[in-house]
Amino acid sequence: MELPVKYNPLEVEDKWYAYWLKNKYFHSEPDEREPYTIVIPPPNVTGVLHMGHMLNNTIQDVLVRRARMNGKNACWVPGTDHASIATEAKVVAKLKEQGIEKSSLTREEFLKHAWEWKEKHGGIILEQLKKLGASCDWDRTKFTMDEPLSEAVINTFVYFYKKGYIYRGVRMVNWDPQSLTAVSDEEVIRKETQSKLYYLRYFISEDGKPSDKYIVIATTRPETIMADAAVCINPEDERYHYLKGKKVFVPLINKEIPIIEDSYVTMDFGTGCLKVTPAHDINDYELGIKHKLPVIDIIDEHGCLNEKAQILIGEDRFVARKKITKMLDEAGHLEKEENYLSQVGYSERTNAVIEPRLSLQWFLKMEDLAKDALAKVENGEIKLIPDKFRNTYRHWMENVRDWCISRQLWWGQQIPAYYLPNGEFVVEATIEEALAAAQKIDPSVKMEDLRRDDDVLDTWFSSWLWPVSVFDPSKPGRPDRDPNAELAYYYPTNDLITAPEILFFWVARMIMAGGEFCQEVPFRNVYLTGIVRDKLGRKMSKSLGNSPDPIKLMEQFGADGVRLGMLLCSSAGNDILFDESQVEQGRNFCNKIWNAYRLIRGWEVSADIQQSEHSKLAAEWFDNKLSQTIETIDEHFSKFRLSDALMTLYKFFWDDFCAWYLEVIKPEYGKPIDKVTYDTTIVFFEKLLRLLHPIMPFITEELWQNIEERKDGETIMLQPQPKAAPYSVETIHAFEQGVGAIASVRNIRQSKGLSPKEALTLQIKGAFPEKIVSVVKRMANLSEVSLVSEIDNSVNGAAFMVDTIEFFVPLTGMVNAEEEIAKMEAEIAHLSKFLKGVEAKLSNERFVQNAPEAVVAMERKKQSDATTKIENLKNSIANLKK
RNA sequence: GGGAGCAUAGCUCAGUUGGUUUAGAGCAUCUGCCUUACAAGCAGAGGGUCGGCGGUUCGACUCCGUCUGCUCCCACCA
Repeated sequence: MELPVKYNPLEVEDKWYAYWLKNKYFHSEPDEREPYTIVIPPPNVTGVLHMGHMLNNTIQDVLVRRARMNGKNACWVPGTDHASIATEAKVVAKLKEQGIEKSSLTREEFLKHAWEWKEKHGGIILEQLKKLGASCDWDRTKFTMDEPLSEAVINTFVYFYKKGYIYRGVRMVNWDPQSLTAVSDEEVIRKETQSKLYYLRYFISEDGKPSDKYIVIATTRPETIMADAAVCINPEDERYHYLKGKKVFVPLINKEIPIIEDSYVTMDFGTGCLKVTPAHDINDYELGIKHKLPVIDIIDEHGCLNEKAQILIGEDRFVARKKITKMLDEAGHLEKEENYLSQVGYSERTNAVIEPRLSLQWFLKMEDLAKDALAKVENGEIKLIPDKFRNTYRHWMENVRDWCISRQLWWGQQIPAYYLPNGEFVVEATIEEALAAAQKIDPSVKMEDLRRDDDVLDTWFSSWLWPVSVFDPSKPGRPDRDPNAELAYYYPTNDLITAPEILFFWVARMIMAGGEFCQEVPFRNVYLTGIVRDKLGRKMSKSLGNSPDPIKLMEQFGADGVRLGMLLCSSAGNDILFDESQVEQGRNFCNKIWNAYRLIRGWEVSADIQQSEHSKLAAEWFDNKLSQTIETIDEHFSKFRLSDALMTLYKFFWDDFCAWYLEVIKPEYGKPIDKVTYDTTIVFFEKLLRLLHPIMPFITEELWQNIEERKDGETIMLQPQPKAAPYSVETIHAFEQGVGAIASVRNIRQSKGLSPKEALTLQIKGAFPEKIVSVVKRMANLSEVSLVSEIDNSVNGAAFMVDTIEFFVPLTGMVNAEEEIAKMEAEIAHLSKFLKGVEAKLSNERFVQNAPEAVVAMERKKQSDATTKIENLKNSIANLKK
């Protein structure tokens, strides 16, 4: 079959992926082999593949495929996350399109819609991963709301509650008035927002009535004045000493509030008078507790003013702000307004302005858990790659706050707390157990009297169990229970590949859960990828439209090309600036591999001809170089230097294999190749394919299957990675001296405008490896190469050196002697300067005394080499001048 | 305001406990080639006083200090 000139990925990718699936090569079962395990960071079930996923999953696949080829029992567990807030928001939006309001549905009805949505859209992302070539064990696909995994979450909640780690409390939370839920600090995005600072007059009380004297306070939120509980001044602020012990009136509603003193107030900001609104600001809340102020909550869950506001009841907070400003102005309370740039918190999911709101939430105590999780990283049980993240990690773990785990949503695991009619509650995994517990409090309670808490748990409260629950969902919450066979075999997993921004939400918490329930870390290495940005360094986002569609990219450049493009520019922890040219480079490399194979395959093989000397040498060199390269690649992988490993391989294939090895052994046009060289070449090529396979699975399988007849069920996927054999540095160096000579001759040709077809001659003086002559002769198109004891300088020519070996190309009539001399003199000047530096070092007694012997010896060699070179150049010049 | 990190070629990055000749790579650039595997290619070439200053050392891209400029995290002045 004739192979096309260009590699066409579309024709091969689906074919081989289906073949791999059919033969269950991705599937893993515990056996006697050493396991290699990765659990996927579960993407949102309703998500679609973006560039970050591409990077992340390419890396995971490379590691998994390599481990599999190295004989490990490789298991990559895929799955998705229910992503409560994001998914619920999408379902609500979709229902709204159909004219259905969430509020008109019961919890059960809503959940039915949500599950339908999940069944329909969930898992698109997993199908997209297949296009990338991801070798996940799809039989193990999990979802964080699968029944057993949800049970694990409930058991975990009950466990921590009974341990005394979970408590219920009033807290100021970040309230999202749009999705009607509390969101975590991490889900609040602070953005610089242009707002206004309003200066308001609060009249001072005299005998319980407003006097004509007033103070001015500055606020960005005039709509909250009705919730003011005090005005605070700094006790050091002499301007306001006269106010101590006095009271002022809140404008419009004429409520009398005290003046309090606290050093929290910054004297030089605003007016130095702060209105204290405990219900609607986190700092004011803390102040309120300190000064025992009442909490007046005037904003409802939708962000509208409630009846406690007394005025503007039912108005949205932003509408109310406008209206009240006008009212204050009309009533003579507005002194002035100023533009003010401030940091405002927005909900990551809905982009609504976050409202600090007091509410009853469930919390998990973090102190002990964090201490333990910090130790695991500090003592090296878990390695972060790159390790600069250890500092960040430590900082976070030492300043951890209790985790607000309740969310006012329906999509998720409902909190297993059951309220008795008297307001008390019990926490149990099932309603039956809850009833039994409730009856201990009040024997008259019946099942229908119990009301379950409405809230669901934070999504991270299920994903922190992921590395445990995908294998043994009965383990979380039950540290004493023996692990099942799967967990015992696969846990702890080996490597976790994820983004640094979820180091705390997810990675740290998995370490906590793993320690608590398995008494063992969940993974050994955490490889933190960078954020994929566009080439201008901007984060990829829908609104900027700067994020390419990964599927289209793969269609255009092939999955292997995209994988290579992603890896090329990604060192751990550094953001990657994505540019389509990288993917193009990946595609070009695929084509290079493809064409190398076309060349080899096109040769006619003859058993009758002898292997040439140059082919033999090339093979010997390449074999040694192969081992050396494998060693380098292995080392890079052991340190998670993926892009370095890839680049080593890329250059080895392109430069060493194609540009040198193949060019040397290539038979003349129309002539056959000897069998020995051909067979050796096939062996080399097959090894290269195996080395490349983890990175470029499709093209390597296609060519591997094509090299020779394969039986059904055979695959490159399960071939071993080539191992490095002992190699000779001398052999490699000798050949590369030849390469240097060839390059110089080519350079001379080019600079003299000579055609590559025009044969030249070459004289060599010095310790040039004699056997390499045949290679040089062939590759530099030389009619004659002579090893001489003295350069024959009876004709003009061009001279050059490789190491200290002298070379001379006679070029009668083609050389401008003066030009050559000028070139050489420049070289002498350069070398002299260098030599001077070296000699200065060597004449420094302290250097000779203190530096290690090897370093001194190196300097001496530098000295003698440079001296020799200068002498040689001087000789050449003298010859040319004759 | 607190903490962390980064600064090396036009771009993206390596540079592994301070010493491997004159600091490397890929991409881009320039020159010459439609050479019978590949123009998604081949053969060459140019390009950096390692952000500035100071210090430690026989020796600094590497260690310390400082300044400048970026980035991220945390807390945020109403």
